[in-house]
Amino acid sequence: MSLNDRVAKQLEDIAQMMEVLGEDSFRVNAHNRAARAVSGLSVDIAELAKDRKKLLEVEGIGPKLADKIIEACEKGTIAEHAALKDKVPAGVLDVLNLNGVGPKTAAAMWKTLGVDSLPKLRATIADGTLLTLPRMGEKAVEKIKAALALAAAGEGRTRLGLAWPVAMALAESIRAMPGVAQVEPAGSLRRGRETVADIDIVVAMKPGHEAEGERVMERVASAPIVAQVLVRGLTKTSVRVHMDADLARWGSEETAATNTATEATPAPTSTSTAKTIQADVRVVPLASFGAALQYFTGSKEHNVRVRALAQQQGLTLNEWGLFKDDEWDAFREKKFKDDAQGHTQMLAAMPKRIAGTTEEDIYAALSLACPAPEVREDRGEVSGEVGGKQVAASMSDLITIADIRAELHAHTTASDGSLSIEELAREAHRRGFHTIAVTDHSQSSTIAGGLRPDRLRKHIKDVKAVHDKLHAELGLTVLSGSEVDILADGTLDYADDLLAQLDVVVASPHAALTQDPATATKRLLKAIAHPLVHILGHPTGRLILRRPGLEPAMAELIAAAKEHDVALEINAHWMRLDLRDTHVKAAVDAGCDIAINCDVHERTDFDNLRFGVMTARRGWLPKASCVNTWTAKKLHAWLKRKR
DNA sequence: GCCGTTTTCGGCCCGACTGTTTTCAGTCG
Repeated sequence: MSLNDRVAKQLEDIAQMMEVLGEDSFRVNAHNRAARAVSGLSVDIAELAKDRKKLLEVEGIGPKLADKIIEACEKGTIAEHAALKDKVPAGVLDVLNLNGVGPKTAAAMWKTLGVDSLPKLRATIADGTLLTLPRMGEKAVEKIKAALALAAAGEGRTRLGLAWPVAMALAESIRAMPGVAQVEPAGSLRRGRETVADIDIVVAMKPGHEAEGERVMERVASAPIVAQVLVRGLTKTSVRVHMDADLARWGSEETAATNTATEATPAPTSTSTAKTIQADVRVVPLASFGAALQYFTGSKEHNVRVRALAQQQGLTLNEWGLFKDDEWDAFREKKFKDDAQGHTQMLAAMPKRIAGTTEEDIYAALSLACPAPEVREDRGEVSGEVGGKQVAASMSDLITIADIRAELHAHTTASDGSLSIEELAREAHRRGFHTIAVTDHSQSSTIAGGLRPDRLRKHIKDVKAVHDKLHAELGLTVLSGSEVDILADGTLDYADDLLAQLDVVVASPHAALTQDPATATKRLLKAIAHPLVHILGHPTGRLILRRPGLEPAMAELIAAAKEHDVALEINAHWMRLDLRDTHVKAAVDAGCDIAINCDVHERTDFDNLRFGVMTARRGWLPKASCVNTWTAKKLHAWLKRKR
């Protein structure tokens, strides 16, 4: 865990403990906001903490929190954090983190029943004492039991690339239902976060078909992929849906765990531990579609910011649209029956919207440019400023998938890929690329079938032959390269004379991924400074939700990459997304070039490009700073400069 | 605890759903 994450975690803990102790919710919120600010920072918090003034420039950090953060950086811990831990047992926070249990309930369990751990909570369920709490009935207990089961199965966040196809399939099936006008996945999935807690889907009904929305809710709840229905209302349905976790290539722990569970229980039940993900589906009238999409895309922090702006203009923004304050307030006074008929009357009585059909309309009505979903994290995209300074990247330059014209990191059957050189090249051409680099593994990656020097020499000739053929036939450039291992001491896995024969060198760490930060920094700096290296591949080697990878001093790597004209890779595989978004932001701010590569092993890996581009957009990467967007001429010249 | 083209004090986004209640507190996003 990086220092930024450790500091953020302490602030979050403080907030949670204060919450349980019933302290002022705005103070709690302030700590949570500061925690998010710290974890979303693209610079090292220790650097920032050296200058209190700089720290105070960060949105959401005031004098008191600045002191706590400085304390955390200097001493490793915050005294207040330790003091609160003496008051609130750690297990109470475990209980609080259960789905459906909030601060009030957790506090009541702890103070009246002595529940200070998950096992003790289970005991109070078993002996029935949990039922003696106020507002605690049979159903509430069932909900808590389900939450305990989920927590035990470790079903927390899901990798973006696993949730994506589930969201698309669900959206597609809803799109086919009668009366439906538009369907769009929202939430952190739409923002391209590397992991998501759930899938949000916004559905708009055609004008005149609003009443059919309830049928859509019914159909969603009874869809075959649904494992469990959590919530079923007129405008919102929450379900848990089955997920295919195909992690074969990654020696999956998930499929192993899931398989035993499904074998024991062939028909998934509501308590099945098979991998599922929560999906929240909302239905709104078409006139509210943009408002609902904006609302449920978030982030929460972004929405708070936008709403505050609306308020300043005497307007109310909610999932139904943008309204005049007084008109919305008058509408809220009216009461409607809590059934389908009442809901229809409610929709009809809604005041006139200033905007609501599209997101663009809403932002425009607030005199704002509509920010790309990926940047809606309240990091300056609304005000155009961060900490009083005008932000560097212009939103209109943000990279898109269509800008990508080259793939510079791909494997073939020569090492651990599944395509031949020609198959790989033709697929690249089919996807509209002008250049594909063949970069099989180097000799140290024995498990991946890394090429020994003699095999690499022959491979270079094979690649050249395919290039000659396809360049004549399609105008495609096929480059010979290598994903060469950066060994533990920072030396590369081939001798310089061999590397010099390659058109492209992607240098990546594959082993010794638990090195301490100082050693890792030295190692990677050495590779960056190597005169034959073009791209630093998946710089940290992390696997999302699997292993943390290296924690080098990213600011130093970025500065060195800029100096030596090395591009830092965003590995687009959803298991890696390495560089991560915050690192990309730091690299962009420093004017460093970025490569977005799919690390192709099989044909479908090209599809992962969307995740790499989303990560790039989260880091505000302008098109011009991504080497994969350059023309063939510019890209090839850039590569040749090191030959 | 933070923040300020109305404020250095007094705000702080806002609605849906559920379960346990007979009108609403708690939780979530």
